[in-house]
Amino acid sequence: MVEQSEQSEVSIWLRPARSGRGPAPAFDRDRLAEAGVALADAQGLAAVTMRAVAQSLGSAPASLYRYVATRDELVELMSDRVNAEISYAYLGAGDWLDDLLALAREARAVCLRHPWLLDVLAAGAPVGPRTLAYLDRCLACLAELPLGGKEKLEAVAVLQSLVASLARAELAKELDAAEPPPWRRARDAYLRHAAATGDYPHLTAALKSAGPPGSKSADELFDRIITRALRGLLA
Amino acid sequence: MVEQSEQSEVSIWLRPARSGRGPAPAFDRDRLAEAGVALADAQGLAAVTMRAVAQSLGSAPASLYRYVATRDELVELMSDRVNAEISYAYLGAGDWLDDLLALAREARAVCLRHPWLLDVLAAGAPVGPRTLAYLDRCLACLAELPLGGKEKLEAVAVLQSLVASLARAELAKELDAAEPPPWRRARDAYLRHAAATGDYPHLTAALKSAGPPGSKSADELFDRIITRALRGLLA
DNA sequence: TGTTTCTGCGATCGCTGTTCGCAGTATCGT
DNA sequence: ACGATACTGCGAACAGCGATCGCAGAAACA
Repeated sequence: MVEQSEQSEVSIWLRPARSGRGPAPAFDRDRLAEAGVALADAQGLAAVTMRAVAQSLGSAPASLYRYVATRDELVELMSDRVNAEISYAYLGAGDWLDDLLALAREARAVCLRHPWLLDVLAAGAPVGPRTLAYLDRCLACLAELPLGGKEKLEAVAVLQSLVASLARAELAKELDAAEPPPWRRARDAYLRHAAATGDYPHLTAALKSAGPPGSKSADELFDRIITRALRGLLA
Repeated sequence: MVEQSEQSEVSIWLRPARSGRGPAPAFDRDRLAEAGVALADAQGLAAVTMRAVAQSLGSAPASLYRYVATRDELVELMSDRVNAEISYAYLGAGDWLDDLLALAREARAVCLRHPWLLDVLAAGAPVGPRTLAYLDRCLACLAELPLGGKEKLEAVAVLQSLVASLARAELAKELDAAEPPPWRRARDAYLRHAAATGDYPHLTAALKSAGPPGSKSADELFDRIITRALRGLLA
């Protein structure tokens, strides 16, 4: 028996799921990811506990470590899995900028459907096969531009950041309209107090004026900002 | 003795630091924030443990709870404290867009100096007096624009998101150039493998081509993207 | 059939945020 | 001046987390 090569420090995407011997595993990796996504969608990323996911699968508290080396790997599986929701149907209708915008829209939709994904992407974007497929499509849009490879990669990275940040802003606005989370009441109370002190005149004014109803839809705003930022980035 | 009103659920900024009786506290809140910032700058936000901060202050493991109700409040103090680094010296030289850009540059600098701040802002922006001062300055730039109060607030929120995302992209690029973190080696190994399979042709091409050295500086790129996005957002 | 190698399981470790009771001390009311 | 009050810092403790390890059993190979 040769010493087993340290299978740590190697990405989960390069590690085979099983090695043929022994009893068949009860689940596969995608089943783990599915359970994790369900939990995260319902109760946030913090609820995705090794114990909780294992329980939702009807398994022992620490059983997930047979499939995954660490919790971060589980999150990586989840993060890659949601990329399967991306549709590439609307591509090729217009020029490269239209295609890129369509891809950005798809990514935005995924982020809005799975808010926890923003937290994941914020902590260093993990990379899986479906994520790479999306990345490749983005790069394809940039193929004919007179840019170096590194510049294209960088541009796509910035685009991803922009999409994430806009999606985050939308979600924050959405949450503001919804039921007050526990700590948001405290925040708003302080905000009202601060506005009443007069130390922040413009803030006070902005909070008072109701203003006309938001004229532009979120979709329209998203398109416009992304388009202009891309032009500034690439031209 | 009347029942003490539940001082929970009220923002730390509205809660008085001490109530006059008893011995004087060993520190004040800003001292906590200072220690926390030092720790986060050196070893990341995860290193900001109640125990670690207490130890760096030479105090007992759980002593911080005399000053702060929860760890999140400590982080809130830290988040507000770094806003003191923002300089408002370059304001008023040009039109409102120049001022807004100058403010965005300052915020970007703070984010680059304290990378952990991005993690904090990502999880629902906390609000303190110095943060509100910055926010008020931003709103002042928009004062003469024909926009409703809510729209102005929203615009500033989006601007903040954009600044954060661009700073994040810059930091990521910076980290790529630096020493390989433990898990980044694994990620890059998978990326090379994926590029070698031929499933992602454009990715493969982009990784191969060295390309010309990045022509534009990060500062220039930041200004350009922010300016264009702002025009798309406000006009 | 016997060996090998995997499986799921339970106990356990160290670390985290947080709570609680204790003894001491500075301020207030009289 | 002096007790009552209300705070202080301190240390022990609890529940929950990610992660490790050794165990008994089962499937695949020789």
